[in-house]
Amino acid sequence: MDIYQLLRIESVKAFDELFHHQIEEDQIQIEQTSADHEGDLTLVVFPLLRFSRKSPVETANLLGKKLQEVSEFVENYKVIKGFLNLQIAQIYWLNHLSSLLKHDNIQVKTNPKPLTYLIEYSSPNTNKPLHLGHIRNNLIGHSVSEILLARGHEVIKANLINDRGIHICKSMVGWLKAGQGKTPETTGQKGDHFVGDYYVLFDQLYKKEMEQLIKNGSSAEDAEKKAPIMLEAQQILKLWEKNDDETRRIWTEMNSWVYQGFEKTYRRMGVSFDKVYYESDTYLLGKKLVKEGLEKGLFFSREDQSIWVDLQPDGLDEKLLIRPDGTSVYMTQDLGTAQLKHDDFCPDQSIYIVGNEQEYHFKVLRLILKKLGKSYADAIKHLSYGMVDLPEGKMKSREGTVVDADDLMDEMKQTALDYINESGKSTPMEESEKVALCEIVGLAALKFFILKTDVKKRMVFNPEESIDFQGHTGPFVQYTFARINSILEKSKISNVRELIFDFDFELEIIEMDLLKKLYYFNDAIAEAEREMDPSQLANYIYQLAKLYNRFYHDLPILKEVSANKKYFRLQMSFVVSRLIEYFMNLLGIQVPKRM
RNA sequence: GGUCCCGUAGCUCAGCUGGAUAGAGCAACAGCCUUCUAAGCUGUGGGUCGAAGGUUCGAAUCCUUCCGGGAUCGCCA
Repeated sequence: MDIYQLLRIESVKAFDELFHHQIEEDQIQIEQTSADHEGDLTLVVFPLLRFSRKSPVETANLLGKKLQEVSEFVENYKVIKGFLNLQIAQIYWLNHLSSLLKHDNIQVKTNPKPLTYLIEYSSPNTNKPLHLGHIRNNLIGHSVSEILLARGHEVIKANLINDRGIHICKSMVGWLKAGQGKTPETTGQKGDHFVGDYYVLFDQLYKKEMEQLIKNGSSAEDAEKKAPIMLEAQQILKLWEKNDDETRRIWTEMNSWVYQGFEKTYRRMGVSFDKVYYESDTYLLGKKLVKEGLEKGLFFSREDQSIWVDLQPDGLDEKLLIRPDGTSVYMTQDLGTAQLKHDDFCPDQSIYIVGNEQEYHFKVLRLILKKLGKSYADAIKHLSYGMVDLPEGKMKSREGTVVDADDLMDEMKQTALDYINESGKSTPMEESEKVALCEIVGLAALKFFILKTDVKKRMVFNPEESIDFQGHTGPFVQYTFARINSILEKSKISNVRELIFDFDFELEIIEMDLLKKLYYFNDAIAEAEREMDPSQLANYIYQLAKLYNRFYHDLPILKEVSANKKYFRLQMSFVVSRLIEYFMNLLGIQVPKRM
């Protein structure tokens, strides 16, 4: 039982004895005492006044006195206005530290009701390389999966690859026109970048054709539809859906190039999947579902053979499900994928990690599945994260303002290398170790920067100002870990956990602060789970590292003359390093033993 | 126009299931390395929490209106 629960139970009992009124446990409001006041935990008495029928100060004083008498751990109390500040006995926090030391690994309090989660994230298109937006998506997806696993749930990490559709046809047209049989092998280019270049080329040619058409008197709208290169792309899409051999062959080959590129990026980023879905496999099932819906009269068709669903009764609009030429759209294939996910894993919660610009899409997806009578519609949850914007606004591939994922990771590593070279680090290091370290540190800076912000919020990335390596950053937390590791190594004690010593001293304030912070690590994980928000972890572990650094600065550890104090400090250091490693791993960040 | 999201220090963000004098980092300035790793520590300045009402013992937090920014309402995904 945690201290909150314990105090609530004792408070209810004490209140009844004092004021002869039985209150509910959840009416007892307990929070951590703010830093400016004495005490560890604060009981807010305002909500209890109508039952005590006494003034705030009087109520708080009576309750405090009673708690001090009856509670094993309430050592003292102080009343300020309507706030009853309780001082908890040191032994309580120390016991918690001991319990952390008992196990080899960090023991997380698991959720009493474990569920099966299917987490879809990443979901790239196969026509261009990954960019900064995908990085946020991947990091959130990976971390949320780790958090849910830590809390005892079953998790299936799924990737849905948008490998078909008009976008990939555009790259194909670009390559057919200008590729001259080149491949990533012959050019030495990473496969996803190679294909992406032809997508860009397509867009350039398309624009030229439109300009020409407009010059010849077409309206802009007409030009958009009738540019020959666009018609070509549409023709390829149709051929593709008809299983045309040659089209399929080129498509397969170009996609395989992209996958090889993605694989490298994923591996470097440290993300992985248990299951990969391809839209080329799911869109037919989607079409089937649409036809069923049409037969049941849930959907309707137009003269041009297109199929629609009318969502006006639900306050939305009509939505296209099948194009006039019989090809499927985004929604069609998502219907199929949703069905397949359910058939494969029957998850309690099917989470989609997708940007908030697609909120409408998921609203519609759920509605349509409900109309089709699918029970799993309610299990679908869109984890809608905020876009990563540049200072000027949205990233736009056409304006070349997209921040490429591979480039960005390279830059972060280089910045770390520059930093280490300029700072004249005292730690002597082989060149190869230095490079490996900077990879880890650079990625940590990037990942922490992205994950420390609330997932729901839009965030701004300024490419001009490189991401910091000092202060509220990943490297700061890593550095704390490396420092502790260094101390533990120098202590020459093989197992710090097993040290036995007497508690014959008073704790310093900073030691007390650290100890209390350690106590709350489970709250951070539980909150991260509840909100599906890794930033809770990033902020907790930063605060812990910050406290530790002050402790490290202010107090001697190895040089402490009292063996008892020294052992205590070593053990606390050890636990802090364990927590840092654990939390950082939940965030998908590695920690170096020295830096 | 309809729906939804966001406005907290110069910048990037915490705090938001209502609680005490609103916190960090960066940037600026001033200190601390013969002492366990200075990617660290300490200090200074910097705020009408977008605005106005309302609910409440108490509002950055909840409600309403307004202002400002963004997303979406595609036969793109």
